[in-house]
Amino acid sequence: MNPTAGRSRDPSRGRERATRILDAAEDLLLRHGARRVTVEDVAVGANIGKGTVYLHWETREKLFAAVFDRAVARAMSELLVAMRTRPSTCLPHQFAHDYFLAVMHRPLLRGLLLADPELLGRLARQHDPAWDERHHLVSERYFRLLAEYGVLRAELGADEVAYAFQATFEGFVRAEGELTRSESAAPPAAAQPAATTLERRADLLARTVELAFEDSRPVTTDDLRSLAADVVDLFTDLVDRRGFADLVDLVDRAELGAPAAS
Amino acid sequence: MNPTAGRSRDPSRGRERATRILDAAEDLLLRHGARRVTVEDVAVGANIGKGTVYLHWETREKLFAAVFDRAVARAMSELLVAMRTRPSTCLPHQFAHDYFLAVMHRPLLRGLLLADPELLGRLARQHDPAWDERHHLVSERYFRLLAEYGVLRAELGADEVAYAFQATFEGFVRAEGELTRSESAAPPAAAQPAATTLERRADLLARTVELAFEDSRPVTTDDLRSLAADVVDLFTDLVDRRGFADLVDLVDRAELGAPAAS
DNA sequence: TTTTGACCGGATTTGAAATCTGGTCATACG
DNA sequence: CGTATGACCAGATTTCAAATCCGGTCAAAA
Repeated sequence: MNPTAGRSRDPSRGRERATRILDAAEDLLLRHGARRVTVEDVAVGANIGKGTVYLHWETREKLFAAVFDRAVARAMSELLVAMRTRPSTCLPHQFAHDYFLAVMHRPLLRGLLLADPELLGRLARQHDPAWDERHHLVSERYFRLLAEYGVLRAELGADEVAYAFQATFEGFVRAEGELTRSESAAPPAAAQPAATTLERRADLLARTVELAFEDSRPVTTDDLRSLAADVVDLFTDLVDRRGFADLVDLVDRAELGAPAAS
Repeated sequence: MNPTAGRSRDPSRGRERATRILDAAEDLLLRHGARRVTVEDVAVGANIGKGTVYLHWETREKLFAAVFDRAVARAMSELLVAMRTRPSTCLPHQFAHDYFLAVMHRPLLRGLLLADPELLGRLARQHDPAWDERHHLVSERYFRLLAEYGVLRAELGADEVAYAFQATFEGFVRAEGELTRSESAAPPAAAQPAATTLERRADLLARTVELAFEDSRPVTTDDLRSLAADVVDLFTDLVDRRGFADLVDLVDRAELGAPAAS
């Protein structure tokens, strides 16, 4: 059907195709949920053969994970841009605020984190230990950095703040899920949940983080700039390695041929 | 089989029997999970006939809910005792600390809140709207009280604090679940989660709540005593109405006969 | 009047056949 | 020569009916 089938001349072709697959998958995922989306659906949606999908991801699950990863990477990139523009974004309270909103504005992430069980199926349960480990490592380094720059309350260990921050953040995220769940079950015009707008709830989270974990003494502008640069590096590393690792790998393999194969 | 079958003379008999049923149910629930426990199992465990169970609760689900309620009521009672002994327990950070521990020390509540899906089945999903409403109401009043006594940060509305407190508390509870889950999946001797003991984690929660929500100016001893009394009243009301409402109702009906019936 | 357990019907489980779909690979194509 | 494809396979999932189970009732016993 596709007249341009066969070997492609353009080296960026594979990458472009990969994103097209991801786009198709994301769209279908969002509309029908992981359970109802087949690899063939995705292939059709991307105007390619089913087998081609497997030239990019070795597994359906990994394809879906890549969709998720891309969304995370995009949210992260958004934050990184913000961090470069406004260094204070790297402070925990700003970070929590912006990350919270970045996640909540993405239907895919929102759906996954609120664990709408239908939307992404067992993908939510897909606890990739490698990701957890990396996430843990980055979080650890982030808070260690903050501690070194004197941003954190001195009486708390960086690892303790990391733990408490994580718990608090997740608490606000889950509360968000509770909201959407109860608002869909339309209560009899009562129980308006206090913090009415998403913005307000993000503010509440930010305040909580700031007051609970940050030292009240402000950081100097220079320190802040330097810290922001460090944090940007740290997270850039995370995004690069995680967000597109598989994709890049496979695109390279597809475009350049397997280097070490016989 | 029971030689004392038939009409009982002792009016406290029904109540005693009800607790025996609850005990049996709790034991079985804890050991086998809601899915595997039948009403007959409970009846056998309590040495009574199956039909008798239905003299106390009109439904299996309500029986199980009563088990849960009793556990909550006991945790609450524990807190109420503490509050009378040490009025500062009614301050949000102390309250969070103690309630957190009270819950985590009860396998039934721990299991339910950590949503071990096997342990209590759909009971976890059993969102009794009446309970939610009451819970919401009590929480609202509690924080309003705190605000009136000047315990809360002045710049935050009582309802906002209620929201944020709930989110934070649940975040720490869920983090606890994450811990037990990952420790059972024995990671390769790495990733020790910073806050090593339950106590420490409770402290972390308490600190977070105190710094984020409470005014830094201490309350006078008199005010604190008065506040504690009010809070005790408020929660006593909750426990009385909720914890044993059904049970008391039915025991009364069983012991005294339906008062308004023909 | 209280307690009981046999009994009923809907809900759940079981098991086997039918269907679907993730993943492979021989082939077509440039 | 290497890429793209879709027919194909096996295992997973779904279907559907029969068998079983169990929540809840109620006539009878104590």
